[in-house]
Amino acid sequence: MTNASSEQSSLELSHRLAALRQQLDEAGYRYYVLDDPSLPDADYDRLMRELEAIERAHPEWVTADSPSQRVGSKVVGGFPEVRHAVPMLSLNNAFEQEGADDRARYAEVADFVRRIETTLDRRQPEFSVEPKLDGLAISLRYLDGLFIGGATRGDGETGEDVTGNLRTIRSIPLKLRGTGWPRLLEVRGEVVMLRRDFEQFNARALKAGDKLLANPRNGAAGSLRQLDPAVTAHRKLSFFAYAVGQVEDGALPSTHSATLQQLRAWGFPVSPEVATARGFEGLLAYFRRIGEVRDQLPYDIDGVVYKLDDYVGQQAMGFVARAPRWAIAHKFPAQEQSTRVQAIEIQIGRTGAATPVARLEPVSVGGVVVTNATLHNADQVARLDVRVGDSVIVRRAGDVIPEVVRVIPGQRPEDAHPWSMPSHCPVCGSALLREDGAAAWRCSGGLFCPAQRKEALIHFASRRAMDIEGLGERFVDALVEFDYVKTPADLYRLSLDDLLAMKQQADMRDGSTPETVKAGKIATRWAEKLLEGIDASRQTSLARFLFALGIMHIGSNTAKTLADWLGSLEQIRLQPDLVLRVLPDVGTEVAASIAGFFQQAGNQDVVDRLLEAGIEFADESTPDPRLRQRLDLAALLNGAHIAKLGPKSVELLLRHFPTLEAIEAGGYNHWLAAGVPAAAASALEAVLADPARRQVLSNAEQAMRALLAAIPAAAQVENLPLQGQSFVLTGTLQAMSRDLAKEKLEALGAKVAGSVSRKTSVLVAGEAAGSKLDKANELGVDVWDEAKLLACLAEHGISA
DNA sequence: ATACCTCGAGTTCG
DNA sequence: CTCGAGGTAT
Repeated sequence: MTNASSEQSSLELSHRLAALRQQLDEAGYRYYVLDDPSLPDADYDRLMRELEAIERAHPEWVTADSPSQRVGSKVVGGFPEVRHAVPMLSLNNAFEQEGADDRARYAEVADFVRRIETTLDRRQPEFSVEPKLDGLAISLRYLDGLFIGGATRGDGETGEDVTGNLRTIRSIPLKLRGTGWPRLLEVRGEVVMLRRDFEQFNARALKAGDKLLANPRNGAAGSLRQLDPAVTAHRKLSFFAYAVGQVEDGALPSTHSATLQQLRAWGFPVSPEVATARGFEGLLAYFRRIGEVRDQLPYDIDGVVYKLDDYVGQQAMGFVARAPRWAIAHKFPAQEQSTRVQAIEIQIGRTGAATPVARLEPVSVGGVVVTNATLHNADQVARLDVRVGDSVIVRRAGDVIPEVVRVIPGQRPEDAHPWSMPSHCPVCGSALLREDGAAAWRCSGGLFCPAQRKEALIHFASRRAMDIEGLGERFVDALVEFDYVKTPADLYRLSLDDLLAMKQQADMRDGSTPETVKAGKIATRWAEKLLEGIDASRQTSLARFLFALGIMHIGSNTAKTLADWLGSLEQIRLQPDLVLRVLPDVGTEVAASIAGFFQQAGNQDVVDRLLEAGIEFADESTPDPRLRQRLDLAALLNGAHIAKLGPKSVELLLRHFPTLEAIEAGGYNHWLAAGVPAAAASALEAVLADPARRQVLSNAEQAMRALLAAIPAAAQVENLPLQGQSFVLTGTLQAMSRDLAKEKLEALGAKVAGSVSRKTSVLVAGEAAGSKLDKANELGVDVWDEAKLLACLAEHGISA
């Protein structure tokens, strides 16, 4: 066998180099990609060492594609390989299963415990229990208390020597503390990137325009395999010890938990969550406890690990294949899963928004079976380039809502073609249109579109709107489909017979079953309940009613603003947009939307019919006196956005001409005399010359005067105790729902907002409060717990 | 004009 | 919960 000795000619060496590279490439490919090794490991190592020797002698020959230069998933290079003296085993996994009780759901854990109990003839054996950190397993070796090197787990038999990088991790002791360590000690544990460090890294990368890390785990793995330790040093990694490997000339305690204590004493970080537990019940309690605090831990974990605590017992249990019989990893349901896109369909929302939704092959993500995932809008589909037939990664974002994270490359069927938004609504066939610059495509069918009618009704009946009990999606579907209900007003004209007839039609279509025929009496019961629910909803509040109408841009908050300031439906439904503009939080768009809604004859008709049907508001009142300060001709003119006519000019103008009539009578020259700039005066002249625009202004003025006249003369303003305070609610409250707490706080004059900012006075944090609590702490906002909230309410005479 | 603050709208599954 | 966009303060 040749080697890179100096006597050899350059030419021979370069040929040898090429041959080595080819051989190693091929062998590496078969080994790592095909999983079908063609060359014994030892031979591979020998060839690689020869290649490296030649390259060291001739650095000018080193090319980026040389097998020696590989970094990453396919071929290990750059780092020497190390054989673990004691193999780093893998653990058997236990996952949650379908089942009626704990023993069935966690059968794998139950079996694990039972096997130990029978084999060792012990009851309620003691376990050392610990969180299973989601990072990179490594082994550290210490000789006479000094760190001499470390390696990744690799395949368990052989890992990569990443000593240089491990030295940069501050939590890995380079020298052991205390006394009594064995001459040779191998400590095993997990290298992780703490969430805090991960977020910091990504925040910085985002600013610098660098690539972001996908998750902390990738951050740890990628950083540890950097060839340049200086790079690793810049990524903050942490280490937590969880086991001992090789030991020579020394002794350890007789249990695993005591060993961990010993490791702590020697200077190793050990997760504070490690504990001991007895028997199946004990393990399960630990699993649940960790599951609850999982989000608050500084690192990502993907489960917990149970280890039989005493080493004698471990030895007696032995191994199956490559996993110990004395330990098991109890995994949380996976948060990310891969699945296939069966179809991409369009959903039409209440406002006509067309949302693409991926229909997925059912897959369990984070404990629930996911079959749908939103794709948000056409841009998002294009960005991800999701196609029907693709394999995709699905994740439950923010704990609840499934989303498609990315497409798995290389698994796309050949006939897959890019997805595009259809040109027409799949429900009613109207054109789908997109406004300039907007992200959403909308069905142009309006209430002609059954999908929009349906969604509008569901919204109308929803809890925060009219709160009609018994009217869920199912019934709305049928009511709309068989044309019993076209508008919300139709709901109040339904009779028992209508509902029963509808039910019959629905059954016929679905294929009537003997059961439904027999169940005639039960069918009557639900119909009666629904009618009761509809009847009860007749008593409501003005804000709820306005919200229920589903006017664009009018959510529950703006609805409340309208109700509070204008007092009655009659005042609201007649106001031109220029008057509405003066209300807080109402600008051009919102005002135009409200006025536009009530200008449509169809909508007016629906509202009239609802009132005729007996809708009553418990809380109608007179317009708010504060309107006096906000509502004057200046406000109207400013709101009209007449070019060049700014607030200054308006003020000058109105000083001399207090009414629209007076302004008109004055005329151009007198406006100039009042100090109004020529450009503004011409613009005003042009507006008044246009009959349509003149009409708008005069209507607004008239409406304004009528409104002012409706304000009671001597209104005493009572000062509420929490007036001017802004609250935010988060987490789960025990005594009442957040909605109810909001109502009670508002009754005391407080504002209840949805998110925390500097302006927030108090954050009320219930159980399991999340990001809002962090933000409040960051901004130094007062934080109350539920008890304090209840005390505050009680103090002002409101009970829970 | 810009930066911040809010609100509205859409979303899944049990 | 998150995103986008409307409203307001600077």
